[in-house]
Amino acid sequence: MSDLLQRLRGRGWRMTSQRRVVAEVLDGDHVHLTAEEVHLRAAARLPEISRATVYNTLGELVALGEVLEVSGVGRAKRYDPNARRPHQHLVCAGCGTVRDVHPAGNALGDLPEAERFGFAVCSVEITYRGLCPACT
Amino acid sequence: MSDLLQRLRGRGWRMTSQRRVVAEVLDGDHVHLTAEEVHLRAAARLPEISRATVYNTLGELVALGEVLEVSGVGRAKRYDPNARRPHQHLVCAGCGTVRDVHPAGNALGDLPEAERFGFAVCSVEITYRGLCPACT
DNA sequence: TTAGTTGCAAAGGCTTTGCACGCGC
DNA sequence: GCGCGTGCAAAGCCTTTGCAACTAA
Repeated sequence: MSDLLQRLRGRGWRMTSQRRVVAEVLDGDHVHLTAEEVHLRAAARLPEISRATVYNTLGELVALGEVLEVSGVGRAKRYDPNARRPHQHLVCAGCGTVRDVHPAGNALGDLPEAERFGFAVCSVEITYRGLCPACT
Repeated sequence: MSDLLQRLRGRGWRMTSQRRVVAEVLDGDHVHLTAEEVHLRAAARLPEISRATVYNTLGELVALGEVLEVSGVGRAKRYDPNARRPHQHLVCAGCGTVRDVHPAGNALGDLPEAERFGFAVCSVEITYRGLCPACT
């Protein structure tokens, strides 16, 4: 079964068929779907599910920290269920494909104190852009 | 005068009063305006300027590589004229303020070959998120 | 039972488009 | 004068919202 689903249950998340389907659709690696794509796939299993519910559910998953929002790839936001293992994104400028990459040593989060301007920094996002093998 | 304007002229960019005003509004450091903000400020100098022209002009500046698009801060894209000096962004999760930060040594762009999956990587974006002094 | 969730439809924000007019070169 | 740039208004896409009906716990 879905790891994501397990964790959500454990957190006392109120479970409905709609939420289950959304969580199932998002489960897996290298998944970076738009809200519309999630709705499409969810509707394949549960035809009555509405866009509004998909948006609500995605918003909650993001708020719970179980799913990451990815912007900067096309117009629509993408949703990345791989929130447990820190990773970065490799984005193809041609077709918009997104791949997760896992840095070896990530001394990356280290923005020197002198460059923080009093900010309390709590996360770092890194996006590599280029062309994938198919688009080269 | 504006450095940006100088460069655009040098590139044979067809100059109109609208384009000049947009370029002037964008000139400077730590500027990260939305299209709407650019339009507002441009209209202060040139009241007839239309949103469509602002969008067209911003799109061209981005295509020319003179201005960077910044997504991931609120809904609307932001436009960053500081495209000449490589830099990263420090974003406040509270108020949406964006600051440019200039890394000391940026071995950052080095995604190991083994993690490239055949992509021809050509740029890296780094965003630090946290709370600014006023929002802490 | 009851508070939280859903679906619908409409509104909203941001951006793009089509086309006639205008202006830089 | 030619061809690109502009303005307008409308459409488009993505997302949010209000509210009545519904359902998991």
